[in-house]
Amino acid sequence: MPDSPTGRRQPSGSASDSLRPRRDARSMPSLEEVAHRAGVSRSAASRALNNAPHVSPLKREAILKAAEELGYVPNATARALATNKVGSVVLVVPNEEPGFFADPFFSQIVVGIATALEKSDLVLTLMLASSGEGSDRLKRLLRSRSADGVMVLATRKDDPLNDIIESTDLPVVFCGRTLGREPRWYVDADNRGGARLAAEHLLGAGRRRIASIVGPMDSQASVARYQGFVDAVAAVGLPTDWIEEADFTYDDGARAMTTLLDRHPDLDAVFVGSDNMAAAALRVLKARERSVPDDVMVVGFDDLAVAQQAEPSLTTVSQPIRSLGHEMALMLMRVIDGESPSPIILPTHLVVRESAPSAERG
Amino acid sequence: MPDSPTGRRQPSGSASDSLRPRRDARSMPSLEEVAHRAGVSRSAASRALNNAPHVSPLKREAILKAAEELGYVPNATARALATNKVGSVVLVVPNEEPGFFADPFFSQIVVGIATALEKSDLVLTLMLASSGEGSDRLKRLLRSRSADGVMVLATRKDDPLNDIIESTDLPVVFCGRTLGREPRWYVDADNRGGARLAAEHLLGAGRRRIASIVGPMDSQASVARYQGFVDAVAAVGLPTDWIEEADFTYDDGARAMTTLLDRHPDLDAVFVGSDNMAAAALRVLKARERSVPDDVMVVGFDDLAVAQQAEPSLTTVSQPIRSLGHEMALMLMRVIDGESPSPIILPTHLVVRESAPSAERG
DNA sequence: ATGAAAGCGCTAACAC
DNA sequence: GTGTTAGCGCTTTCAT
Repeated sequence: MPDSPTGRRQPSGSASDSLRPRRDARSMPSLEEVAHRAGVSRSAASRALNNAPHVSPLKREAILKAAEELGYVPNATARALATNKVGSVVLVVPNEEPGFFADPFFSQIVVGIATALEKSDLVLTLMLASSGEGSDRLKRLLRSRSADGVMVLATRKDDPLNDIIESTDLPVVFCGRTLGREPRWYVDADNRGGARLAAEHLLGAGRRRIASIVGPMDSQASVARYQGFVDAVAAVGLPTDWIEEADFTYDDGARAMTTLLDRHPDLDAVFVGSDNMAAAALRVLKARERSVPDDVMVVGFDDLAVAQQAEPSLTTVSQPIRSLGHEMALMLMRVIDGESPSPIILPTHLVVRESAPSAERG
Repeated sequence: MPDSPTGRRQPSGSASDSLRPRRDARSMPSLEEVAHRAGVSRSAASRALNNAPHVSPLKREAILKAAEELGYVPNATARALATNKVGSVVLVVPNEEPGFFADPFFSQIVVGIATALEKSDLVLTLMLASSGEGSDRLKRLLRSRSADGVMVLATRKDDPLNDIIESTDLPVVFCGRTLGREPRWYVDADNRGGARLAAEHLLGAGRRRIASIVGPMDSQASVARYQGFVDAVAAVGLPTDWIEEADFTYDDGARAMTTLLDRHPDLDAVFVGSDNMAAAALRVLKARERSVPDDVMVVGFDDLAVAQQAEPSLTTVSQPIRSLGHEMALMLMRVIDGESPSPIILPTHLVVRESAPSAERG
């Protein structure tokens, strides 16, 4: 057998080899080839291509030129092995979350992360951690050193993911928090403050019989939003127990609104823990022939597209989802670089629309 | 300096080293250690752990046990370098798409892919290919051999991405197609057939003045949907040019509906190229005091959550977004394995709801 | 400033 | 069936 170009022993070619779209080293120049073409050693080439010192300007020039001409791109795997840096970070998404981390949330976070990563040369790998089998994969992924760091979207209190994540020695940054845990690094939205603004807005509009549809109480964000609600409502001595829990989905939001209406027919405002559920609430209120905002004011949370498109449009607490992703990625990069950044709480603010205008109408 | 445990020359420790959360080989057992503990050679250990032949049951047992006890997980990077298989596939998402590949679409595709990948040990890496700088990254990513294959969400006709993708020698599978290109491997929904069903439904309900809001005509899916519309409408000799193009966003959908209404005040049905735009159309029709479905029937496309939640709920063409992702990933895995699967067109079907019921009312 | 050479942790060809 | 060994393509130390 003739020597292979790379000098490696070749497997005896099987019949099937020719069938495969073999994308071999053929067209992938190696450092060695660049060095050879530039007439220098591999180490020199390596140094030049990494902007390292100890290369004469002349050679550096030649090497860069050679690399350019050959279309050289370093083999990421080999580099990773040599440097013990993988060049990728993983985003862990607790799967099967009914609605909280549903569509718009997820995509926006990803976009935020991607824009942050764009400047680095880190690549984003995604891990949808469904329960059961999925967590085994995650465990292996983390132990197999195939990422330099981990980002995690907020988990529920008893998610088995929590322990898996906690047991890795990779840097981990959270988006949101988990009840009963205080991660070292996280970014979060000011859920409590935002919810307080919402409730104060309702109070400011003169409403005094305020109910709330809260998200699942094993979610830290839901609890924080409820606390914000309590902050405002308790401060003026009103009851804080006109509440109903729902699982962040549209359907369960509708159910909760119905329940509240049955229990407190005289309610004149409702603060809802997510826009999706708020949209459902609007629907129920309409069916029950309560006019919004005249009879009942509604404030949501998130400021998704649905808030603008709802009828009437939804007053809601806006949280900067993309920024959350962006900041999370930036923070992770800093941690990977050995820094120890402080947690970040991003501000939320009220967006006033038709479902709860600023001044009482009529 | 004392020998390092791994025998590698150590860099002289700098001051900053101690600051960093060094996650060193310390707790990461290597194959060598497993082999040693089991009292066999590295190759034996490797064979056993990969279920390869030529290992006596006894040793195999011992090796597996040792690995278990040490919590051994192979170093993915090293394995990748040795096998020339990376163990990951990349999903390329054309970024800045106004609405077509917006929120729900993107997440659902990803979920479909993730479930398909779960059984393999491939990992998903994400590449949001914004224009400009982003495409450079993509080029490098593809050339640096950091993935075993590529999945691409349908691009627009003149997207610079097209050329980049075409120039890679990695296996590529598309979701959807691109105008003027016929990829070797792709999955797609039966857009044309679904649109035809929609139009036929309208005709079957007795409507004869049918308009259509079509998506951007540089998107293959939009064109296919328009063709399906034409298939049905032209067959009965009705005009097929009551159409207005919109960019898949809610706002532009609203604008298009307004335009159509101005141009053809007597229209009695409209087929809309996406649910988002259809929701906007409903809104406009309501504002214009056209009753849906009595005055104007509306059929959408996609069957997103918004279709059920709209008021009236939206008759729409359902396309299996998750399956699209799932099949795309399965197909890619087959291509990576050297097979050459045929393209797949997944069926679409009509979901009849209030905005265009089956029988004329009244 | 430069190049030779020793690895990174794993797989696979080869000889026994 | 088993161990030895030569790489995968890159980085980095060390000697020059």
